[in-house]
Amino acid sequence: MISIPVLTLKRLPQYLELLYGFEQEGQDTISATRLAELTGVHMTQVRKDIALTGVVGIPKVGHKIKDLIESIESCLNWKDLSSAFLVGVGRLGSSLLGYSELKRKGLNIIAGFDSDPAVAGTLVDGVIIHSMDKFADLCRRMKVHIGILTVPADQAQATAELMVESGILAIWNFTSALLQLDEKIIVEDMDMSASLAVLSRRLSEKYESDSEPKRKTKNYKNKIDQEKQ
Amino acid sequence: MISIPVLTLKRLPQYLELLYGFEQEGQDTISATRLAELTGVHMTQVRKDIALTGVVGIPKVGHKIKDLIESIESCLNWKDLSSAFLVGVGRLGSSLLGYSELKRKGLNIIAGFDSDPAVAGTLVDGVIIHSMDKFADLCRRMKVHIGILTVPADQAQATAELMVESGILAIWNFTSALLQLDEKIIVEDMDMSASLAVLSRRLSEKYESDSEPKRKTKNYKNKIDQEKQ
DNA sequence: CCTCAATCGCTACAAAAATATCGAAATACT
DNA sequence: AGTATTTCGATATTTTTGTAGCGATTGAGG
Repeated sequence: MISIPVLTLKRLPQYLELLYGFEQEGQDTISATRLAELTGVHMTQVRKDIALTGVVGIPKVGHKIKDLIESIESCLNWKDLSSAFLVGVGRLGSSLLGYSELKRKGLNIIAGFDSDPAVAGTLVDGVIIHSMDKFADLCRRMKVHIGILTVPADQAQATAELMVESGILAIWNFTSALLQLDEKIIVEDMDMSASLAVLSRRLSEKYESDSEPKRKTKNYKNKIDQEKQ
Repeated sequence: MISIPVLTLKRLPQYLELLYGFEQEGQDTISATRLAELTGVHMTQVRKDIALTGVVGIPKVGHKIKDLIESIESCLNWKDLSSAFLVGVGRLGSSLLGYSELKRKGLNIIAGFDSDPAVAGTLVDGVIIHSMDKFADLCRRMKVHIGILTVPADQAQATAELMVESGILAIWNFTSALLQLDEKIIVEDMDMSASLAVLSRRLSEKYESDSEPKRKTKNYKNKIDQEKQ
């Protein structure tokens, strides 16, 4: 199975979003050129991305929308549902449990877990919540390989280690913690900080363009001298 | 103001996260080499990233943690709070309102808005919720420039347009919709789909390595013929 | 006081990604 | 039917990003 570049993977869902829209409008075909206009991605880039999913288009016509959706979905493995466990049923965790979109994207959260005994046994959006001590056993028995981490940051590392011991192979990390795990575990950070960082910086680059950059001192002596003053 | 590469911007919060930890442990200095080990980023890359923030380190010692934190935070504009409005007080929106971390990262959500009249006037985590029709006026009067978009996907485009008309310059988009707005508006997508796509694909690349890739047909005739069958 | 080891930051190099260019194929229009 | 136009997909070029290597600088230890 060929390895698809990360940046391409991140663009594919964008195309897909547009394609769903066109499909509902009853459209039949779409050109790479048009997709490029709508996403802001360069048209040759769109072609490359599409090529990686393995579909071929028809000159003058474009691509059949149905084929394209099919191809991207199967490329992202969104066609068949993967089971996942979610740990940390706080507000963020709860909102994920109620986010039906995930099922359409191949992720089926079949149970939630929380260290708070009060929530154990309850249902959140139809999903059963267990106490933490059941995690390892259920995980092994049900052969679940995806873990969703929505605990407070200070419990993230410990929880992640428990997940790995219990047979989890991929962790979707919603905490700001940097997980230190075995190399072979797939960790995907859904980090708000990273996104916010880009937003913040771009905003200040654009609208606070004065404030000259600090002159970098080239020699260490100067640095020390400055500090002593 | 120099433009910092996106990928660097996304790594900076990671370093910061580690630095906060070291600071609490009472550590005074840190080397780029050590940061590299912990983040998995190559050590020369860490040095480049750090250089972009404008600090200089001391050979043999490394960087003063306090200086480094200071420098990264001011680089990301996390030192002074920017005001923001949040639209869409559903579960996701609510969880953001209660996420105190954001204030530490320079984002101050000063009000929420929702089209549901039932929630108007209530407080969610101490933040007042208004009805949508107040948005434009308040936004202009309070000179708020950042909008957080947590409405259902089908209302995303319309809401975003309202934001822009009201003077919003940057939108943090939590919906899966692709916003079509004026080029000069900064849009940062906090897209779960993109993240999930990477996770899904990486998992199948690793553990379902069979299933040979479809052979791409190089000529269009073949394609048509196949379809006719 | 002098050598050694560690770290910094600069410059050059390599890899990857994005963009431009080109020929081939297919529909639509004359 | 023939030509023009659109779109595909492959190849090249440019740009961006990541990696490696080097000399310079500092603190520690003999």
